[in-house]
Amino acid sequence: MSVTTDRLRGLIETTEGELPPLTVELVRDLEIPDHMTIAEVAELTGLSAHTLRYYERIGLVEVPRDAAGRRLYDRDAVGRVVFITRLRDSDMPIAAIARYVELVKRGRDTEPERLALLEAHRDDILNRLHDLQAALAVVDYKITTYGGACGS
Amino acid sequence: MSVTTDRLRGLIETTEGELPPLTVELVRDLEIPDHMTIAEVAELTGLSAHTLRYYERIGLVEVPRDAAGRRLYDRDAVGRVVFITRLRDSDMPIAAIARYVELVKRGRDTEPERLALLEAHRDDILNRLHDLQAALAVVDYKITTYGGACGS
DNA sequence: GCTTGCCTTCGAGCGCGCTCGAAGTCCTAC
DNA sequence: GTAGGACTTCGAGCGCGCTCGAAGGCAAGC
Repeated sequence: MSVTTDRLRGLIETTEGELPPLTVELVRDLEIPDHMTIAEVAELTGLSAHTLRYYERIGLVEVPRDAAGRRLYDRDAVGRVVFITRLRDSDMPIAAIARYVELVKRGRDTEPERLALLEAHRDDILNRLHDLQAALAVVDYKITTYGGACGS
Repeated sequence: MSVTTDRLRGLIETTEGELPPLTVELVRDLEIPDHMTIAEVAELTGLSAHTLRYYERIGLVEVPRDAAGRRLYDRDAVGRVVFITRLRDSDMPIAAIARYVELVKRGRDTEPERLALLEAHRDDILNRLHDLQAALAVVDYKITTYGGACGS
């Protein structure tokens, strides 16, 4: 469970049981103020303020400003950041996320391509899960048979 | 399944069913010549010759040479490389692998620390699996409910 | 009015894990 | 004997994803 989820879990009234998939829809229902400063979003997501500015700089998210020019994340922006964090948690490259965001900007007729992007990423995650399980088996084997200095 | 496993699977006589944990012990039983050139090890593992030299350079593996100074990987060295590849497949940092290798070099009384290292890494893998499953749920949700441009 | 402190922009730097290129050596085939 | 190709060492460079520092702005509290 990622830092993001841990922090968000704390915001949910009922903490028992399994978390539903953490989606932007869910974020909207949380006890999140209408507007958050960059420090608050950093605290919420576990990202640094530096990273949040970086994400904006490279075009992953647009953030409204107050009169003084300071970032004031609305719910929409927070939702985007959380979603991006989720994709990053699963090692989706920033370039792919940027592409996805670009498609969203372009409008509804890019939905098939967005879907394809997500499906390709899902396949990546499944492969990664498979690899990790294989690696886990090796490490577990190594642990349980410890004493053999075999090949290491 | 990693490239390494795919290639090694090809070396195993019976390919049906699940692979046992890919260990150095298993490698020893494969149809692997006594000595392999760097090109052959690269082919076997899917690593580049550059990467194999790099691994040696940073001390992850020691490789015997022939009379002309060329690397001739014996089974032991191949086993080490495969094991390292496994750990890398699970995102174990090179620094941690180097530490492990260092402990092995120091002798048997470092076994408790080695074990601790492996167990810490196993925990990392489990956390990673958990995160990936959470991310997968989000992406799946996004895919199945596609149409909502929600927060992205 | 002045300090404190968080905010801003901008550009540079860093850590990781390779990846590559240059320049030279050695074996094989012709 | 010479051409080709795979090998050697060494050091530099790269792509990614941040991470940091400098220099300055603005608001609140004393």
